[in-house]
Amino acid sequence: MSAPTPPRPVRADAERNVTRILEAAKVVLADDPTASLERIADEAGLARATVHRRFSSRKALLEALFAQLNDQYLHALTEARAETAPPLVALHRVTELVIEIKFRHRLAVEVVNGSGVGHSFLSPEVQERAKELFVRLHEAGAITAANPSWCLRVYLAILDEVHQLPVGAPELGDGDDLTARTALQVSTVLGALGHR
Amino acid sequence: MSAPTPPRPVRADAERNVTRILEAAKVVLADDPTASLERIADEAGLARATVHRRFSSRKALLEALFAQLNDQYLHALTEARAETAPPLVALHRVTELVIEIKFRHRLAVEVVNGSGVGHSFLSPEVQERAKELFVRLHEAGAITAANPSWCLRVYLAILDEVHQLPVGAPELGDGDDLTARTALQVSTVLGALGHR
DNA sequence: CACAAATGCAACACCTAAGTCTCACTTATG
DNA sequence: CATAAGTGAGACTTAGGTGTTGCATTTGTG
Repeated sequence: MSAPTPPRPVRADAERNVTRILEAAKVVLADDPTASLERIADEAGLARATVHRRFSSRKALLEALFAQLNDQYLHALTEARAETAPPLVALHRVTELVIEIKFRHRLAVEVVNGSGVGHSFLSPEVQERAKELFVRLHEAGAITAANPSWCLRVYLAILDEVHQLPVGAPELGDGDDLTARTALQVSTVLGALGHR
Repeated sequence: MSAPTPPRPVRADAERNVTRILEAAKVVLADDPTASLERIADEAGLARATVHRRFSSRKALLEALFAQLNDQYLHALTEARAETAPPLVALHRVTELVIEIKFRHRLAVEVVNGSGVGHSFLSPEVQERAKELFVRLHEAGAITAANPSWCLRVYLAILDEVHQLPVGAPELGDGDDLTARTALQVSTVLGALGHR
């Protein structure tokens, strides 16, 4: 019934500003999870009104941010062949990718509104695929912990600590930073979950 | 010069309300770290004005809360003879006490203002005495991790996860809850830090 | 008991942030 | 280049929280 509204494509600079705002939000919210939209707008070099034009509300902005992060995690799981490669190999690969993502996407964990139960922002799909990896690790005898939910929680908790380690920390040795963090994360998690 | 103001002692009910407010704050802030003073006052069964009378500002209330928590940690370290008992024994004792404290004192980790670096609210004294215990664990050959700061961070990160486990969780077996959590915390931490 | 202390209640001023709107302007794109 | 989309700047409303005050009332304590 409705006249076929000529699909005017979104203008390129508007699309560009969306990503600018998201980038700025990552930086600012990492420093202060309760930062105002004005601070984010300043960081993006835009007016506050423009932020409201691209994102209907603060909530919408945060959701877009988490959706983006989730997509990257999903991509990492696929990239690392989490469900087909030998589980220890997959764990290494995923860990390296995830640490990279966390470095760029320095989102404060507790950006959520009220009930800030850690890491609950992970999509069900990401959680399922991650848990599957821990099941395979258990079956392969790499860990003794049998509950994948528990494994994931421990993994993420340690991941935060590894992420927050300063660059020159003694735990990281003197080699490549990413390699060192990955090794520390993997060995710490395997130990925590009952390496044998 | 000043006349010796007759030291009128604080009235008993006022003192009682101070503890009521602190208790209410624990409950409410655990649910939402940004909860208003009005919610805390309601939980305490008092008027909001009374909260302001006992604590000059929101900041002062939070500081009192953290000070209380710190005192309890300090007491736990002493109670467990953290610096004199065999390190593994001390670790068990401290862990059991700390889990008890965390259960009562269910303060959300990130109540702090802006830069919510996890657990930075621990007083220097608590941190030092805790680190000392990890140094002793390393010297005794119980762990391979040598950096006490790293050990403490991992310990606290895992502590949060153990604390958040629901009561009937499979990891906890079917015995006494406190005993099971303590065992899980200790074994997980020792594994993470390079048990041998 | 008498008095001072403490509270409840309600009003107040103040602040910050979110979200909306207008209007003059710039800029992308057919 | 002509037009529509997008932006910046600013004013404005709304909402919620903090901190303060006055006053009547309750409650503890010497």
